[in-house]
Amino acid sequence: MPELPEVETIRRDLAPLLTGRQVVGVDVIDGKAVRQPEMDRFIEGLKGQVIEGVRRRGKYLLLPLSSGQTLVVHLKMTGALLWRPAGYPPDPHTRAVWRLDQGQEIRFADTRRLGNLWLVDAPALDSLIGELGPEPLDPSFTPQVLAARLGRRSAPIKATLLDQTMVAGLGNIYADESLWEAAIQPLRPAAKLATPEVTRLHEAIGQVLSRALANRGTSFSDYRDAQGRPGANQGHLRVYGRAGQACYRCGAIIQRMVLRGRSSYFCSTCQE
DNA sequence: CAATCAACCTGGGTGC
DNA sequence: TGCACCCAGGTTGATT
Repeated sequence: MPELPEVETIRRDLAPLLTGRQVVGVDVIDGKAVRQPEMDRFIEGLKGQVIEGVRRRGKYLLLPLSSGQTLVVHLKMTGALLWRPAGYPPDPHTRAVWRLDQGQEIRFADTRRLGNLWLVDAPALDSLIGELGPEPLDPSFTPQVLAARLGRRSAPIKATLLDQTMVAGLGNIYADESLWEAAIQPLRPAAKLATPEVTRLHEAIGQVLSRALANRGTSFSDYRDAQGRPGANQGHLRVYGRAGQACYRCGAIIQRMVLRGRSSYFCSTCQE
């Protein structure tokens, strides 16, 4: 489910709530969620730790701890991090719980069980997220940076945008939205985009992600924020999920095709 | 290296 | 009702 705007919404909600809180207990309900061999080290490494902040890199949430280790969370398709008072009614598909020192807890809920948790030291954190591409909302992400990265990729631009080592944080919804906004056809080879097209795409990515963030993310089905509430950006999508409906720009019928096993929505008339 | 595809999971929706 | 299929916001490991 969550792409950059959804993960960032959760981060912004959780940061003031979690910073300075101590973990007093850990319950792992589904051991498969924890991506490391020794469960004891995961649990014991968290107990007693103070959470020093909530950060994000691409679609990863990073919770640095007083020990110097970092709790890393990837929500994949259906994961959620829920901030709940102790005794709050159970959330379905809760896989792990961290109990905190002021009576609240964080619950990791994940219907499809694809999400992952790690407790890592600095070198392991680097190998986990070190290959990620630039943050698309960072000022250092310029059209020139994007152009250089697309440079010699012959794969379709849509597939290239989904590659997290190219740009970190775009997923299936916002890749389609960005390509529609820039009026670029998803199958175009990445390296063949002309400079003005790359400039348009860069602008579109920033616009699409910023708007989604302002709307607290897109809840097409599962996504929920840290309080369990849906986002509002689904009402602002321009192309994703609109197969058979009229293009907002030219009125032609929006098409759906399968590219790399993922649905892609586009206008075959005004995306060239 | 770059590109592709199956695999990892569960649940909701649809059509027979 | 039941059942078979298709679909879903993501990544990764094996294979060309």
